[in-house]
Amino acid sequence: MSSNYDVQTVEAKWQKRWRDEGFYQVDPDDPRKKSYVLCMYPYPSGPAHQGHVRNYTFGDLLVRFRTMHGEAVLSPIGFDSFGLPAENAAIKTGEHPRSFTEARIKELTESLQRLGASYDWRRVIKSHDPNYIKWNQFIFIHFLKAGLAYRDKAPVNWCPGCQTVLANEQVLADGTCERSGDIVERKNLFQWFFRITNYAEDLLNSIEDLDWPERVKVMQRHWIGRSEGAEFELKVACTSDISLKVYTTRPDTSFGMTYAVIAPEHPLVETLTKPDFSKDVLSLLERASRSSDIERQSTEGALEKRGAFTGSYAINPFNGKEIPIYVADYVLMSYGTGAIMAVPAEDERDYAFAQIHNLPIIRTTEPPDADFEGPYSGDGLKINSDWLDGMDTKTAKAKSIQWLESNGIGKGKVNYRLRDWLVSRQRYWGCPIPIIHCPSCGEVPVDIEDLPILPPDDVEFLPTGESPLARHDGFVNATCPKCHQSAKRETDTMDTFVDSSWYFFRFCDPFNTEVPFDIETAKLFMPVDQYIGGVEHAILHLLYARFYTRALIDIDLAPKEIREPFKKLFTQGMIRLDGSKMSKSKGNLIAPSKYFDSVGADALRIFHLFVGPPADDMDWTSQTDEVIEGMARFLARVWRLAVPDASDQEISGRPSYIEPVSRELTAADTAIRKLTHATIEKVTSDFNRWSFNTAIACLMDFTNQLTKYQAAGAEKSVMDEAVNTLLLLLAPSAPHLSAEAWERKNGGHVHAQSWPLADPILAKADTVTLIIQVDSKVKDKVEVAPDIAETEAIGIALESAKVQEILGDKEPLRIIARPPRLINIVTQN
RNA sequence: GCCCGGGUGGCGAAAUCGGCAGACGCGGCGGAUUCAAAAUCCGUUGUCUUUACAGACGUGCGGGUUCGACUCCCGCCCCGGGCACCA
Repeated sequence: MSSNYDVQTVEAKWQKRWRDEGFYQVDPDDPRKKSYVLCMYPYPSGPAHQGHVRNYTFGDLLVRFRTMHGEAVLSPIGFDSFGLPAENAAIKTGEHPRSFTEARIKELTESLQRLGASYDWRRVIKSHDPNYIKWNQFIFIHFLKAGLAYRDKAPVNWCPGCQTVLANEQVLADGTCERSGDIVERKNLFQWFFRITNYAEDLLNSIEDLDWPERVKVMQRHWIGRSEGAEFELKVACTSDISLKVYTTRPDTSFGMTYAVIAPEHPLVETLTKPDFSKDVLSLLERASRSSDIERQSTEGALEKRGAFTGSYAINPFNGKEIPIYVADYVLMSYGTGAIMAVPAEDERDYAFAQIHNLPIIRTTEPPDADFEGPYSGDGLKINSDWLDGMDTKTAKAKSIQWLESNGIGKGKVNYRLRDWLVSRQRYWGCPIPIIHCPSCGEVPVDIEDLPILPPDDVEFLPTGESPLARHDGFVNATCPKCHQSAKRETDTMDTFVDSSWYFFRFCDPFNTEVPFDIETAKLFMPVDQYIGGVEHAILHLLYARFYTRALIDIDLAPKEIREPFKKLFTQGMIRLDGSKMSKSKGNLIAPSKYFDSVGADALRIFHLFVGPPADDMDWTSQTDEVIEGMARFLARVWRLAVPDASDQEISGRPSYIEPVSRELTAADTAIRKLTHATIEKVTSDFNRWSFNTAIACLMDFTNQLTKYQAAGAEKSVMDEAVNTLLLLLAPSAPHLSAEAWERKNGGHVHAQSWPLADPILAKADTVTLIIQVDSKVKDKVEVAPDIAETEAIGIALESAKVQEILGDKEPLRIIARPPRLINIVTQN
């Protein structure tokens, strides 16, 4: 860059000043209008990578932009500092997860500061901080008391070699343990859950009002997966009191039911299996329990449709016919009732199963054409369905539900794909679940006064996969808070998504020692006006945060006005390295620190803003360094305009610097004034619609025009206005250079200035290019007044020499007039 | 398989309401400066035909609507992402 712009010194100077002066600190009593801009807090994996830089550049731009609009912008940062990598590192190297994590936080903090990101650094939250753990556990206990947390049996991945539960990512694709190589089993163990399904309907319905990217909304809707249907009883033949509850979305097809299927984990499997068939059933059960989720749900498995006949029959209540009951792993215990009526003619999966097991197929819906083959799941008129015959699907559905209800067999039922949230993790480096298991009192929450329950430091990290907490006698042995007998402490820790489900509330009131956060203070800042993060959190984090907000309201810990935590969401694109997904080692090659050291933070920020739309993925290629160099060149041009310095201008080849003069405004001067105001308008609206790349392009163009203007001899006041405007408009994007240039030029702090306001009269163009077409092909262009009358525009077009030449004495067939933009003279059809 | 995105110069991209396709930047080419180079600055740069003037073609492919389509409609192809036995 320019000889008298020392990037390193200038950037360090302003970073220190912003921090020391608390420039971006906001307090509850701040008189300015409050707003809240938040980037998803990062997992501290070391120094920032380019993904972080991209994310935090967008966030910082908005914080500074809105601050210049006179708002008190709450802009906090924190660290999602619990999680598996620190624990794995501990197993490998022996370093304690705490010191490991704190070292990574230090590195990441330094990167963020070198980026020039502006935060209220007093408010930093770390998930592993005892203060945060305390309120995490406090909320857990309140959830438990409100019935929102419970303990239940759930199938988990169990490694018989390691004698422990494995996380899904520790199970390899072939269903073996990544550590011991043993075949992972599915075991039912007690786990802690949050009752997110209580809120399924509300979480679903509220999606429509969110100002979020459509695709994220679609993903959440799909994840919640509401379906309407019926639940009813199938009596088991030759028994008096046993019946099977099934769920279907297609009760209208009930007359086509030719068999029933129960999940391998269904409680009635044993009862229904007749001795002659137990061999087949048992081998199926064993296979199902051995196979991992991945295998069981793979596409190849779907073709096989593994299943076994139980020897029992059920009675179809609609026609009284007996149908065989099978056990098959294509039916999941965790959805609906874990049992289905199978209608092979109208369901693909049932059809495939029926084909393999030679079961009858009866159509109950007329397919669109007579020779239709295979299962037809669309709508149509009912056939082979007795009293439903002739009805359309919708009517038949309603009628069959009515029939079930009036005969006391079943009822209409809404089901969700969404399951309760399993929060237990058999891990050390997480927030301990504050529960004591007492032999006489059962599960007892720790007394609030005893919080936080912290994981002990003196533990051993062994590569067994078992949580060190479970092996630590001092931690495990406790006394029951109720009866004071000796008891065992819960050794599961919480899913780290719990930590991130309410941190945005804590940011509002991070020093509170009485409650997780004060409701009134939270009300001042919440909801988050703009939330920014990666799409990878489109479902889980964002859904859990929405659930937590509702749950906290219901237990009177959050303001009831804030139903949705994130008003607006922006999901940025991913960064790819030469087309492939970014890996850690590859990512290091393009480490931000390398660019901070060479071109500086401003150039790297401008690059991320300029390279393309923020929502799009971007490829980091071999050309990228050259583009970044180009950004540094642009900033150098701005610097030379704003801080003209004789010694710097003497570089040969460059046009010599001409001191601006005061004079009556010429046409060229007025044109620059107009350009200045048009630029304010364009950049402001581009920032507001997240079109940062075009805003930067516009500023580059403005800079180029000003450079030419100055070289041609500028007018002083016009040049002054233009350059000051340029620095103000650039201040959110390249904060260091703008601040330094502003200080040298005008004194004071550019980020404390008001955002420039465009004079609408100046910003408006006084001529518009009228496009003159003949048969939709451009033949001529004329500058005209923006308010030109239609007849006048047509007149100009017809008089055009070009048009005359083409038309000759032909009469135009018709003339399309769209003044002041376009006249199209049509001569042929 | 289903549901979303996306496909525009050599490259990243722009075109906000159906009206100049390619703003801005990278790279390339030419020039200035220099003993020379680097750096910097200026000019130029969609493709083809043409000495030129100019003309033709051009937004994944095929159709359609329209005076006019990157933009709207129908049918394909390719790439990326999400979900994936949810009854």
